Amino acid sequence: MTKSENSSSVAGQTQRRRRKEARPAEIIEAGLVEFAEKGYAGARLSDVAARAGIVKGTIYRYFENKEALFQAAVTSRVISTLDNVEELVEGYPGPTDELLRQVLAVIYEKIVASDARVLLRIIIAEGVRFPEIPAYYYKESISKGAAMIETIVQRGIARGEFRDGPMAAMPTILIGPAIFAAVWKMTFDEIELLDLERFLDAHVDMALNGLLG
Amino acid sequence: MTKSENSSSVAGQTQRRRRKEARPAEIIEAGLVEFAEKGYAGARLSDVAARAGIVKGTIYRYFENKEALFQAAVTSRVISTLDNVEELVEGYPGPTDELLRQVLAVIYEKIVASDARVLLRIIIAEGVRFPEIPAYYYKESISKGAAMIETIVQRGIARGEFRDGPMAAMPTILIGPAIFAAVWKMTFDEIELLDLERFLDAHVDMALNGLLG
DNA sequence: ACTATTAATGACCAATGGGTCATTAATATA
DNA sequence: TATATTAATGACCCATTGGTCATTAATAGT
Repeated sequence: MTKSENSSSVAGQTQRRRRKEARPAEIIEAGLVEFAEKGYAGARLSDVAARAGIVKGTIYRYFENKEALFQAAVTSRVISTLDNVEELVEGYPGPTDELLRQVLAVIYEKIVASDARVLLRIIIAEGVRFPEIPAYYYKESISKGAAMIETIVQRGIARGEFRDGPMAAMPTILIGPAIFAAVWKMTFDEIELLDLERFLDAHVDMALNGLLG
Repeated sequence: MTKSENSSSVAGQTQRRRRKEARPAEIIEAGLVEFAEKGYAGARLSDVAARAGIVKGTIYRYFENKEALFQAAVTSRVISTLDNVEELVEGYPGPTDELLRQVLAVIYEKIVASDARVLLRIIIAEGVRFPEIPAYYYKESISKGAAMIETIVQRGIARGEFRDGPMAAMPTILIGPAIFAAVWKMTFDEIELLDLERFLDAHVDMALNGLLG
């Protein structure tokens, strides 16, 4: 996020600092932004360096090469929020529709509305070239998220709150609109802003009631 | 799609052919594949040429430069299917839930399951660098699609079939799962195949009934 | 304060790939 | 069949950028 607040010395010159511990994280953060915006091939290491407030050569002190930095950046953000949500699901006392609403709300707040979106762009854009990326995220996030959603649906059915049917047989359908919202935010939001609050309301409404209600 | 079936002459040599009319479309098609797979920056014009069965220099006979080809490729596939769907909606006699199912089925068949998906990847991947692309697709496709969905929902409400509520106020929610399906196909399908038939069933089920049913 | 260590620099190299153009040869026309 | 036209070629140019490394200087240890 920060660019380069190294100031002092004469004539706007930048004084160099030795910050062995802080560099890798800063370079990764800068890389993530550049990769998300320009894509792997389009991102220039000199730009990454500039964004991290260093010089290109310094990157190679911490990362083997461009691809190593890319891999590090992409795997630096395991969606840790899911753990909290899993606990929530585990010990939830109330009705399942309420639980579902809360879980969806967290997903919108922590994933759709957050900068974790940049990862979605990278997965989509570079997934063909780097199959390890989808594989990693499937293993680390998607599969767990899918299992959690499944758990919620089954809980609802077991308690006689939810109906069994095509939806229950394909529980991932429940997060579809959230991905749509994330994609919209990444692409068309400048043209027509998507109101996430209202969208979430509509999402919950559809998930629970549908149009026939 | 075709690579280069120019054969004849001696020793596997390729004989050259003058095909002024066919070239642009072939180059665009080749470019679309390469751009979708490698991204704008990552796509090499020599690879595009090879895929089109020609040589790099020939591209410049038909396109100003790389970006011009990119723009041409990206705008070459206006989702023409929407017109058919609009007619369908216009003169549909039956109940609205049936109409919605049919429209969704067309969307899955013509967009989610087709190679029009490559365009979605390009929009997401290159939209930041080339804002004209989202703008173009919003104008040409998205806005019309949204209007159509809205029409369907309003029709349902007017006929007393659909309930008014948060969903009706945000009708785009209805195509959310389709986008999710397209994204999944592009990213995780190798890891876990998404059964589009069943997914569509679940989609319709959710749109109409929801979990509370 | 002095010195050793090493983080950081920036000049440099080499490969890549977009773009050019003189040459070649396929085809239309006479 | 001879000739003109121009589609297609491929050798070439050069700007960009990933990657290297000798030099510089910030800092820790004495």
